[in-house]
Amino acid sequence: MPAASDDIRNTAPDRISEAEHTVMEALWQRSPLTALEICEEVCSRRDWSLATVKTLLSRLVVKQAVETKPDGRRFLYTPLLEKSDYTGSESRRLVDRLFGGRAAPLFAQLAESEALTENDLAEMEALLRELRK
Amino acid sequence: MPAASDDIRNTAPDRISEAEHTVMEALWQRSPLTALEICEEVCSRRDWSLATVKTLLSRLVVKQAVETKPDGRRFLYTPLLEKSDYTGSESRRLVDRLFGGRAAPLFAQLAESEALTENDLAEMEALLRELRK
DNA sequence: GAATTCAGTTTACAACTGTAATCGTATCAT
DNA sequence: ATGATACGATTACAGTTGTAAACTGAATTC
Repeated sequence: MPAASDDIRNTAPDRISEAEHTVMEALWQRSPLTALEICEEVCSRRDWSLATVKTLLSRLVVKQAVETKPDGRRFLYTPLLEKSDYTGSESRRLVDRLFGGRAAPLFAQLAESEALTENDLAEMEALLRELRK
Repeated sequence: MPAASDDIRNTAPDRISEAEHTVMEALWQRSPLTALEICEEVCSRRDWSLATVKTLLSRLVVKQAVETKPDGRRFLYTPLLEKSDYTGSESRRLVDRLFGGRAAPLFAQLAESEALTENDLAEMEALLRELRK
């Protein structure tokens, strides 16, 4: 293995917080967006001010989860982090942390707390059949 | 609806943090335990000192997730929060936050990120058959 | 009974979060 | 040009979390 100059890319990928995730959701839905447009999407729902969205955006830029393109005097924000990467790693984290990495107990738990709809069951059955092919 | 004196019981149930959860796991496995016994279970794995475990335990007491019984000069700690309550609410939180409350997409996501073992699939099939009965 | 030890309690302190308000400046309108 | 605006950047500040060291008082030991 290479020695020095190997510590490049050693950046532990910086968790995205819940509030930041809300902003990411808006961008995953549609992008690029301005800070104001994002606020229009989320501010009333979360009872946030525009300033809050701006703070979250700058933190997301630092975490390299979004990218900015100047557009006149403002910025257009585009997601760099992909939604499926985020949901994938968060889901796996939970399964690891709470269920020792095994997925079935998670769904057993959801079933037990009545978090599974008829629809969920059907979709999961279909998916399983698909995975079996 | 009743007016004053209604704000009793308004205690939002205080999240358990990840580090605290590690301590809970030890107690769910076997209880009651002393702080030292808990440390024996988790300290080396998490690279913690006994002091850290003690801090986490006192926070868990404040959050009413564990209870203490004096035993001579030390305490025996017993979980009050049940494991399934914790895993249930954490799981539902994740499903709500990331997948709009639907479980099937979570399953799809785990499949896509190759987080499902052959064993998981088999268990899932069994679980779904069970839920169908 | 005095010294030591050991347990919980209190205090510490930096990083991360949630939630903004304020500042500085590049543009837009007049 | 000039003053008002509208941006992003900087600063703020309290609460939570991770990680522990210091303190205090009771129990054990000699």
